[in-house]
This record gives sequence, C-alpha cells and structure tokens, in this order.
Amino acid sequence: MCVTMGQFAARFYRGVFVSGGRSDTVKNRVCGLIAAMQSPHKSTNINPRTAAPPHHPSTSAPPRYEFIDFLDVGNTMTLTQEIANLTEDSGQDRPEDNVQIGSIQGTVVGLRYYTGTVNRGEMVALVRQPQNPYDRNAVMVANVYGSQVGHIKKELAAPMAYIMDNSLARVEGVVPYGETNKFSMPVNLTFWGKEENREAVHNQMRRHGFRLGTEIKGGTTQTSLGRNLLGLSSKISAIPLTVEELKNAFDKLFDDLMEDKTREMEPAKAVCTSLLPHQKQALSWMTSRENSNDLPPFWEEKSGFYFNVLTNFAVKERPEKVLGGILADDMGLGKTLTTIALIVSNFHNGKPLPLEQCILNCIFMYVDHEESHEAVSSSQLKRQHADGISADTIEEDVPQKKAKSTEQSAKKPANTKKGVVLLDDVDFAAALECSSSHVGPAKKSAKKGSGIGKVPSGGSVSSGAKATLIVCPLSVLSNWLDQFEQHIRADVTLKVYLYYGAERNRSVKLLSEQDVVLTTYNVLSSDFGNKSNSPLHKVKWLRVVLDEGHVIRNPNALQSKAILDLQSERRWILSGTPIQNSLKDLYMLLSFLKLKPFDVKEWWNRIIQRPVTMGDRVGLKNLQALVKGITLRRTKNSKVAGRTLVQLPERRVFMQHVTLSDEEREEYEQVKKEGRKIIGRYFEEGTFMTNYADVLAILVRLRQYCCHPSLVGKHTGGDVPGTPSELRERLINKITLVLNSGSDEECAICLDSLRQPVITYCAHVYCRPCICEVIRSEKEQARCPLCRAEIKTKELVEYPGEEKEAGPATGENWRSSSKVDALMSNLLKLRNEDPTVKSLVVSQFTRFMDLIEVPLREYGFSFTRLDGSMAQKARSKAIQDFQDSSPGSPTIMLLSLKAGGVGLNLTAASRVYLMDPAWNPAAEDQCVDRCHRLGQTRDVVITKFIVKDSVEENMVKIQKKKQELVDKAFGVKKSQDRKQSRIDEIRALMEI
DNA sequence: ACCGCCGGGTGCC
DNA sequence: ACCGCCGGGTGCC
Repeated sequence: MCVTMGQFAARFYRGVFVSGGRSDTVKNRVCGLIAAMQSPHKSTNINPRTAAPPHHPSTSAPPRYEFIDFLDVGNTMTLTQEIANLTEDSGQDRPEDNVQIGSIQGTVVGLRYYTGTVNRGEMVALVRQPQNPYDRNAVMVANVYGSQVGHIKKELAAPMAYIMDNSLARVEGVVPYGETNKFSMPVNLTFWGKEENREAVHNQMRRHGFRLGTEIKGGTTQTSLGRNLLGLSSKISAIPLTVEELKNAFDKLFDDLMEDKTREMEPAKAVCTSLLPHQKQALSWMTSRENSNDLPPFWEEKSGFYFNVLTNFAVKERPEKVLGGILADDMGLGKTLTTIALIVSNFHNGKPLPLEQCILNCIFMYVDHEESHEAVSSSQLKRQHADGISADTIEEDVPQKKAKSTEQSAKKPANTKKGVVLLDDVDFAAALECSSSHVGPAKKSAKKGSGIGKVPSGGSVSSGAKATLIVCPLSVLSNWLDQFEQHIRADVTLKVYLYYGAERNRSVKLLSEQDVVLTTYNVLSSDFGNKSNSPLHKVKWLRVVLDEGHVIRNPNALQSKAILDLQSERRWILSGTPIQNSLKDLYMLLSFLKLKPFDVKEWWNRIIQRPVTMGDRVGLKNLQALVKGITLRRTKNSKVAGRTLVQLPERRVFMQHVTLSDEEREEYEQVKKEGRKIIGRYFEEGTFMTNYADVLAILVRLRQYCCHPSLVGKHTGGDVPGTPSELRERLINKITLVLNSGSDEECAICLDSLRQPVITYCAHVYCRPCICEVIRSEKEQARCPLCRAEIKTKELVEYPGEEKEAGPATGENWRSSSKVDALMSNLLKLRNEDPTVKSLVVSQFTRFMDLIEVPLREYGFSFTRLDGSMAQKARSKAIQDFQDSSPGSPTIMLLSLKAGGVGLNLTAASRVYLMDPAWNPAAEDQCVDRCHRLGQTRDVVITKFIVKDSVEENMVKIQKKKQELVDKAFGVKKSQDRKQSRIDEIRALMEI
C-alpha cells in the first residue's frame, strides 16, 4: 500500500487551493436571526429590531420560518443548539437537583404563526426569549425537532421567565393532547430543581395568580411511557432502582453487546490479514450499520408518519439515518484492523472501496482492454504511480515506509498467480472499474468502453463522498499507519493522507480525493479554532472514525465542538471505554452520531439522564435499548462458539523492594524533613492550594531521590519573584515540574489531561485552548478558575518543551543508585537466561531515563527510547525498531509513563520494569497493557521497584485505596472532592 | 376564536 | 347617550 504523507503531498499539490465550502445562504441568515432574537448573549450582525419580526403588523401575510431547514444546517447556530446551550450548564446529574417542585397546566398560544407541530403526549422544550420585542418575558415553545410551536401565554410567561432566568427551576413541557384548534393548545408544565428553591418557585407563581400542583390533574389516558414523560413515574410506576441496582445495571450497560451480532463477513481482497472470527463479526455488524435502512432507535413508522415512541414526536419525513455506531471492544481485540477492513470493504452500495492496483493492474488491464489498443504499459503505470509518490518529498517523513512499499510493489509483479486470482474476483474487478473516476487521464481513457465492470463507472456511487477521516490521539497515529501498511496488500494503492504537521496540505479537493485522511484531535481542533479556515470541516466525508472516541466526552472542550462540526455520512466511535466517568459521557457520543433527539442536551436529560439518575426503570430500559442498538462490545472474556475471543498469556506482577544506601538515606531524610516543614506551613496558613505547584515540587524531589540523587534539580520553592523575567523563569520551572511530576495533572477546565499546557501568573496550569476560551468569554474581568486571580492571555506562559538543561551528570562523574543497581542486576540476569526477551523500562522522569542509559550502554545493551518530547517520526522509528525481532534489534525500551497513552503496541516486550510508582494506578495498567495485549505470545512479568520506608511505599498504599474506590464506587468524584482527596493524598504521603 | 376584547353604531316598546 | 346593548373586526409574544 502506498502511504501519502502530509509533507510530500504538501509539495506535490502546492498552490492548488480549492475555495469550496458553504456559502452564506438565506437559510443560514434566518438561523442567525432566530439566534439573535433568542439569546442576548449571542452576537450577530442582524439587529432583531430592524429586521422586521415575521409577523409585524405591517406585514400582510403571516410569514413562516422554514424551521425544517434547521435540521440540516451543520454549523450555524440553530434553534436546536440554542436549546442545547440553555441546558448546558444546569446541574442535574444528581438526584437532589431533580426534585419535582410542581406542575401546572398552561397554554401555548400563537400556533398559527409557526410550523412546528406536536402530538398528544409529546414533549416540548421551553426556551426563554429575553430579546423578544413584544415581551421580554417571552417563553418560546419548540418541539423535539427544534421547530417553534408557539409561545407560553404572557401572564404565565411572566413568572416562568423569572424562575427560568434565576435558575430556580427547569421547566419541562408535555402537551397532553394535540391541537384542537389553530390558535392555542394546553401544555403540562413540570418544574424541576433543588428542594431549596421550592418555596421561591411556588411564591413567584402565586404572586402571578398561579398555583403549582403536585400532580397534573385531569390526566388523560397515559401509558406508562406517557407517565414517564410527565415525570410522574417516580411516584406512580414501580419502585425506583436502588443505588446498587443502578450501579450494576450501569456496569452491565456495555457488557457483551454481541447477541444477534454473530454473523461473519469476509473483508475485501485488499486486506491481506486474515480476520479472527470476532473481527469478521464486527465487520459484518459495522457494514450492516452503515448500509442499514432501518429507522434509528425508537422510531416507528405509523400510518405514513414517522413516530418517536419516546418523545411522541411524529414527522412526515423519514428521520435521518444513523449510519455507524460505537465499536466498544476491549483493547487488543483489533478495532483498528476491523476498521481498516470496513474502510476497504464497504464503500457505496455495499461494494468494496475501488482501489487502484499498482503494477498488477496492468496485467489485468492488458488482458481485458486488448481491443481498445490503449493498454497501459507497465512503465506508464509505474510512472503514474511515481507521480502519486513524488520521490523528492518522502524522505523527511517516514523514509523506511517508502523504502518498504516500493520494494514490495517491485517484487510482486513476478507473482503471476495473484493476477489470475484477480481475474476471477468479480468484486475486485468491479472495484477496479470504479477506480477510473479518480486515476490519471491515461488510465481513464483505457477504461472507457470497457465492458468488464458489472457496475457502470460512477453509477454505483450514491454520493460524492469518498474519503474516510480518522481522528485519533497523537500517540496512536503511527499505529494506524503501521496497521494500514501491515494489513493492506502491498500491491494496491490505498490513498492515505496524514493530515499532520506544519506542512499539511489544506486543499479541500486533495483531502476529498483521499481514501483515508488521518489526523489528530489536536490538529482538528487547532484548525477549527482558526474558524474560517478548517479544511477538514469543509470536506464532505464518507465516514468519520473517532479513535479513542471517549476523548470527546466533555462537550465544552474545543476538540469536542470541532468533532461535532464535521460533515459525514457515516460516523464511528472506537473506544474501549465508551463511558469513563458517568452516564453523561454517553451524551457526547450520541451527539456525535447525530442520534436524534439525544444529540440535544435537553432531550438527553429528560429522556435518559434524569430518569436514570433518579432510578427510573423505564429510563434505564430505554437507555439499555439505545446502547444496544448502536454498540458492539466484546471483552477479552467474551466467547465465540464457546471459546474466549483472545487468550492472552499470563501476566504476573512482582514488587521488588529497594533499600537505600546509607548515604542516599541520609540525603532523603534531609529533604523529607525540609519538605514537611514547608508543606506543614502551607497547611497552617491555609495557602496549600495557592502553593500547590511548590507542594508538587517537594513531592517530586522526594520521589526523585528514591530513584537517583542526581535527578533532583535545583531548589525552586519559596522564593519571592523579582523581575518579570525571573517570574517567567519561575513559572517555566513550575510548569515543567507539574508536567514532569507524573501525577497526571489535569486541566481544571476540561478535566482532561493537559493539552498545549500553559501556566498563569498565579501558577496554575491549564490547556491553552481551555483557558483562552475562559478569558475570551469573561472578557475584561477574566479570573483564574482555581484561585480567582486576574488573568490575561498575554500573561500565559507556555511550556517550553523538555529542555535538556544541565541535567544529571551522565558523563564522567556518573554514579549509580540503589534502584539503578536493582534494575541492572535484573536485566543482566535476564539476558543471561534468555537474550531474546525484550523489556520495557518505564519511568515518569525522563531524566531518570537519561541516567539509566549510561549503565545500559556500559553493559552493551541495545536499547531504544520513547518519551513525550520526541517528534512523531522519531516515535514511530523507536517503536518500529523495538518491535523488530531480528537479531541485534534493541532488547530494551526506555519508556516514559505518559508517552504512549492507550493504543500503543509494544508486544515485542514481555518484561516490564516500573521504576517509580505512579499516582494513578490506571496509568501503570495502561502502560503494561501496551505489551500485554493481542499479539503477545509470552507470559508477561512486571516488576515494580519500590524504595522501602519512603514516599513510594505510601504511594503504593494510595494506589491500592484508589483501586478499591474504582472497584466499588460508581463514577468518579466531582472536581471539588477530587481536589480534597488530592490534598489528603499529599498529607498521607508526607505523613503530616 | 363556537372565545374575550375593542371600539363604532346605536338607542322605548 | 357621561350609559348598556348589539354585532363586526380581530387575535402570540
């Protein structure tokens, strides 16, 4: 297969910029108008007053919003999104936020001005319209599709506006019976909120002459579902689930969703790896999900209408298909391979992806196009091919790739057997025929008039979309490239474009013409951040695949927004852990899949989140059905025909205690004494949090002492900052410490691992995009979310990257440490026993890795290294070298704990030495999983070095506690609790 | 809207 | 005739 890399194509296509993309249609402007009228916060150029309101007295015919248009506008502020924004921040994850405060029947008026319709029992959204020129208390009513239905009658809207604007309660509406006249209809309003607001809500209503009841009286015939919609289920239907039941159900939510998903499918011939049975099942299921004509979950066809049984919403138009889903297989079951198989096996209309065949092609064509006298010679084809891989451009990127692929394609033509196979293969023939649409001109003419293809050229393609976009974390980028190369036959050209790096080609046309475009979440969101110019958002993708898709779980993160804005026919989420913390995580996944109406927060909350949180059985049942319909998940223990999918070799963990030498012990105790004094003072002063970076620094220093005394850098804590440049230096010191502390500090805004970390003048570390967003939205008075100090964009200090400062002495005056000695004796013994065994030596301190390099060299070990500071190409080289099994290849990889992240494949190793304990035991597990995964043939032995009587032993205790918590508890604590538990941890560590 | 409300036309029975 | 009553025009926010 031929990989097209960003840099090369950047040159080859330089200058070809396609200005495609959306034009500002009337439709979009209407959307803007609506947005402007609804929300005072969203600025638009259109003044709602000068743009005549649609029903202004001077307008003769009652104008209508074409609301149906909102459904297909991808990236404009739509009514639907407005509704979403409204509920975005309202806390309702806990049962206590969801007390039913009362209900009342109200009236929706003005129906005749709007197109939105509602049925009996249908849920409606209530949206404040503070900018309404007639009444600033206006409350708009919209149906599930986001079409406006009418307004709440003004007398009732007045108290509701107050309640809604002050977040005293959320109001949900259900229309008890459908329209009986053209002008108004009743609506049952239910108020939800915290118990403490009950009084205020009731009072406010009473002041305006309304009395909230506890039940909706005159309830019409409600099915159990209908009752659920009215929010009465907690009172009327069965006993709510206990916390325990709920946790259980939740744990099982994603367990083994494979019943009825056991049909197998062979991949297209372009895949040269044979798939395991469970992978063929996944391929079959994914293919059927993409080609499905079924209605999305919870939709039914009823007498010419499409009816959503959960919201009771009905439409004439068939709801948009949801093509794709969640492949949630455990790590190591081959999600990547299955996805690759899907890409080449299921193009349009169930046909394989048309792929140009490199050299073999000409044999095929020669035979079949004899009469056309235009047979393409081998050399011509070669040249075309070379055009595609313009030689001068490859070298800097992945030289070994080029070498390999050309070598392979050069070898293959000799093999005529394959050519025969080819002729017999109708699918492949058809596929080749289709390829005429995107190959060079010489080829095109050769194809014309040919009669082989069963499918007329181009006719099988139901839309222009061609390319698959794969978005993944940087750490698995090279894995994707490797896997494409490994699993796609060398004699077919799969156009894979790596959209990465400064030189990436931003031509929409180029990107659209690829078979696969590979990029990272970072690149995608940084492009997206520069609004006007994100080529990835201009391409109409055939398929978008999110690898490790759970990373978009935070809807406020820029990268999540960037993902949601992509246009695609089919959408996939690959994730071993689709739900990481709470049910909420699922919302973003559904939102990405465009699974209506759950892609809008309000409906997600009302139909799933709230009921389930409150222990409602019907809600849980719906959730289960929902997940089951779109998810395939198998675990390592799942069985196919009585056998577990994958038998992984054993994995054993040993803890090796290291005793410090007297000298080391003395230094250690000295540092510990000082540290306790300082941290103790912070506790007394109550300045713990503001000095957090210093506290971390002290801990890091202790942990470094346990590894090697030379690791410990110069003393940085406690001084007073002087000049700005000194301050800057101090901040850089701090951010470096925080990032290298291995404590997996998270950004307090997105709660995710730090991306593009920056430090504020008040010494708190955030992702740059996150904190910039905060500063932008708070304008002048932006404050640090952690300490409320004033912050400015220009005062953010960036992490300068890993500078190889005057680090530990690795030269002449190198000395060993107890821990290094322990490691070396292990490694030497191992080499004696079996020189082919490969090991991962894992540390959180890259400078410790520097130190370890010295004795490794001294004893003649061949090793490689992978750490966070390495560029992508260096990483892939390191991985490739290590995975290589030929004699003389490195037997040791120095691996920084955080360098890989999930997905990294290091199965060549069967020994893991964890040099220093991590705060987060999951990080260690993840690291071990890099070699203990599919493809591992040996038993894996893990050795953890722990220094006796030290901070490390305490860390192990904390690790155990954490693990118990994870095993027991449902979900993770709120960030406030997290902060507290982090403080508690530090107390325990320092024995304060 | 088979309502409510407004404002003009009207005015014993 | 500064009222009542009638009946047409009209109607979200």
